[in-house]
Amino acid sequence: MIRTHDAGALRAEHVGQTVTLAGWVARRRDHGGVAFIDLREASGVVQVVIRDEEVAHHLRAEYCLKVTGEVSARPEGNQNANLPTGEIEVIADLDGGVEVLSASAPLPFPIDEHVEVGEETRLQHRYLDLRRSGPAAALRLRSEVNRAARDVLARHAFVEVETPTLTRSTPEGARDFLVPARLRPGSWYALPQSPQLFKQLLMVGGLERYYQIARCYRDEDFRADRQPEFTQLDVEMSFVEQDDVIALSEEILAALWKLVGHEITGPIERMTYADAMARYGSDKPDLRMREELVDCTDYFKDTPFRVFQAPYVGAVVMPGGASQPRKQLDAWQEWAKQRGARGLAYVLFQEDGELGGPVAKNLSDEEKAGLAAHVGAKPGDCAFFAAGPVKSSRALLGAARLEIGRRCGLIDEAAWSFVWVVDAPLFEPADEATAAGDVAVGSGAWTAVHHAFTSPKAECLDSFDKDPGTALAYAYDIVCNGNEIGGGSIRIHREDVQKRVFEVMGLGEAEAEEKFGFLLDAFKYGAPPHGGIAFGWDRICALLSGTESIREVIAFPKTGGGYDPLTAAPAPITAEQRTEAGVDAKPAPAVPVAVPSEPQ
RNA sequence: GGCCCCGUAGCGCAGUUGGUUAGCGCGCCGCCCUGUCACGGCGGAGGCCGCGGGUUCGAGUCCCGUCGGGGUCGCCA
Repeated sequence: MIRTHDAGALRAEHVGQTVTLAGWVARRRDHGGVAFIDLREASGVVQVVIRDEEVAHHLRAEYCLKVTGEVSARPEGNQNANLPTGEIEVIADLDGGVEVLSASAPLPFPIDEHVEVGEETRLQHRYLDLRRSGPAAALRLRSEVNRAARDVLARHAFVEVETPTLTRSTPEGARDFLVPARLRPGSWYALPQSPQLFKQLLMVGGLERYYQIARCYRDEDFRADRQPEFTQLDVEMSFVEQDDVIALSEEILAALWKLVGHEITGPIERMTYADAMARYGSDKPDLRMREELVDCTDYFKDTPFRVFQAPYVGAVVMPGGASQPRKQLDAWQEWAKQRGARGLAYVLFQEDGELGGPVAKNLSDEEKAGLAAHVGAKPGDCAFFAAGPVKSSRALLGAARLEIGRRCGLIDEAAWSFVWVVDAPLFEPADEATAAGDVAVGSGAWTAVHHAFTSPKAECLDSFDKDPGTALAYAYDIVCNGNEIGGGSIRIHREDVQKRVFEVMGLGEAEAEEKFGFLLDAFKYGAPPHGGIAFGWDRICALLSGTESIREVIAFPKTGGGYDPLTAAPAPITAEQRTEAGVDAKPAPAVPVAVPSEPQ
């Protein structure tokens, strides 16, 4: 090593020792005869004193230096309590104590905790951004997170297996990234959306306990919490039931949150999917606020108000909302319209007991009399109402609930709230999915909510194909502060059950064979009961490091258009590359179509 | 794909009802400074106001288009 000591580790006990350090000029304070350099490296910062003006004068920010000198106690009164190394300083040797290992051009942006820099600039020079303490800490935390998870999994005899990234499309919902296959012109690999099928094959292969910190690829439009390539901690276990997967997951989560000093105590609360939707209007409820939606469908079943003569009427209360100015109430209407709703009805519960707002005069006297008690509003509160189809109305109220939480400060930002959402429906009506833009697998009236290999719950085994709408699955999502940070299921391992599920989805034998025949084949040979879970690793790391965006916990993230500002990828290819890759070639007739034309 | 916000010096930003010479802080360059720690002082350089069109006597400012970035809904487990 070029250095003998870590700069950030030097303390008073090192006084008198001669040390050699290597690092970067974080800051310089040149006083003419004496100059101070803050030397920064991975372990921290230490002050170097240079008494040779000739040497100090030409040093600039981010020069990479080797410094040899003696650790010295700082003169009385000159200690810096803000630095761990603030008791001491290193006096650079006069003859050659400072060696410039590498000079630095002027920086595109200051490497300074105190200066905000735009994200695009940071990403373009991410290697400089990573010298800053925040980004550096985020990547180091991520490394700790990986280690902590591996420790837990190793204790339970899990096997870390790498699965292919050049593969066939998996039957999940998103668009695939495609890679031309030079040796089969006109045929294409797909990058995996997840290792789902491979991990199930590994169960058939008798691995029993598999995990992988797996890169996944989905070619979808971006959001703040999405990247075209992202990471999952992918886990699969044989001979287990739902509770086994949940127990292991909780052990992993406890180990992760311990890294940031939070103890996850006891079993994590569970809530059924139906409950989550009814009470919070979301399949990933943020339980940092306990305010719930109120079902008013029965309450208004004889209402004279036409708008409330709907399959569902629900409400959510905004504490103190009655005093909102008209302008703000109008803003709520705009907010609702942005979400595709017609508007958001509201009733103001005035301090004098009167009901205000345009809806109130449409209600009957009895309805008005009991309304505050029914929705749980106090004088001075406001209640928002949504009426219409159950699903969309609840979603609107659920979003309103969170917005209320934010505006009224009802969410404890320091809290960690975990909940399992269990008993998800096995199927959803295909027209609901297609109406929402989904391409359904198969031509049936029903489509799988999780994926086609998710097992129905035991009590639904007989009935799920007779009444698909009420069938529940062994599927579970783990939710933290309103973020879905993981989800999984117990899989189907019985051929007959699988066949019936496909039938519900309108997936014929030939079609199933074509889409995932290799998996069905594997299941013919004594497939063990199995199940697993996948954790959204980027989101978990972002939560743990306290950042809003998963970009902060990815070493070299992409921007909104899937563009990497650092390497300028993606980039055009040459005509030669194009020809060689066979991008425009027609697949030979003998070769089967490699990409299913209709992923779920 | 829809809607909203942003684009002015290397970085972060200001720029009035449209008005002639586009500012501020940091950084950068030069000089000075022996105890600073986000050191300090003096001086200096640095701008196609994202790009294209239009309105106007005159556009950083108003209009249209376009590109890039961010957010949100759609989409996506």
